[in-house]
Amino acid sequence: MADQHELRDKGLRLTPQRELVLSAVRELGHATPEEVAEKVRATHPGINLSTVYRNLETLENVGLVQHTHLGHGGATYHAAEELTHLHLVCGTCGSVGDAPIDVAANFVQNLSDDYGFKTDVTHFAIYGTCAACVK
Amino acid sequence: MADQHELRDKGLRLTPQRELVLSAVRELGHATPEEVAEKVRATHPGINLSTVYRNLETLENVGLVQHTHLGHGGATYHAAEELTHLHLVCGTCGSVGDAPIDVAANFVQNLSDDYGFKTDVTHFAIYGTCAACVK
DNA sequence: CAGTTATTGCGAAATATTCGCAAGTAGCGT
DNA sequence: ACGCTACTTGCGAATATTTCGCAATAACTG
Repeated sequence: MADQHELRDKGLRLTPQRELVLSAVRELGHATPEEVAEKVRATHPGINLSTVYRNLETLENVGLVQHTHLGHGGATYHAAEELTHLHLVCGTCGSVGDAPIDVAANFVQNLSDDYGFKTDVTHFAIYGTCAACVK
Repeated sequence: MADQHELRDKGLRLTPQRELVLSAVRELGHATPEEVAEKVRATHPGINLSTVYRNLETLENVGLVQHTHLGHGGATYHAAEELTHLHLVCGTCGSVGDAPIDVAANFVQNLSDDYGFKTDVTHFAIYGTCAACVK
């Protein structure tokens, strides 16, 4: 497994739990810590919720996973490879749509030019009203 | 007080607590529920935290106040009149900068044209790295 | 194969937010 | 001005979410 490199290089270990959390995130696409735990428990009931939290954090430090704020409080996690789109959260129906990061290219450029601010558009969702709810 | 209209029209009351919460939000600019409570207590110690939460929610329903997600978990509240800028949150130093909503005009237009999505750029902060930390 | 030390499981602690309920009171009507 | 109705408040308890301490385990290293 190639992921071993990212971990071992920093003195971390690839435990079965860690592997399970990572593959759960990859399979789920978007997922809250709670959902990841549920997914993992489907095959390995013994895994503790704290372990899921700790592993998500660890995997994030290593760069294999990232989190995004889709709304309310909780964060949701993604496999790093999939973070190629931004999230359009509808405040009315709660749906989460995707859009390629290109649509924000101009915006990101503006912030960079005018404020020297380097934007990570995927970290926070874009809030608004989706096409279906606008009608 | 003009705010009475917004409230009374919906069968709500303008209680002293409500008034205090509203003016605290107006004075503070950005503020978490906890900060609002603290501010209010400076002059009126008896006010309960639940009351602050409930009033922020009520005032938001009425449209006098809005909340924004600046990061981690908690929401921060603003007086509705002040929501004329978006927030640039630096993931490195934690600072929160402002930028006029105009810089996002193009972006908002893209989302509207391509996805029919009506964006509220102020609801979520824009995450990234500020000029000072980029260096 | 043994030793070192990152990790896990678990329960408790820390936070953040919401809820139920009885008592209090704002605003309407007279 | 007075009384009524129902919105609000205070308060404590209930939830929800995330973090921590610690002893027991187990993943790598040599």
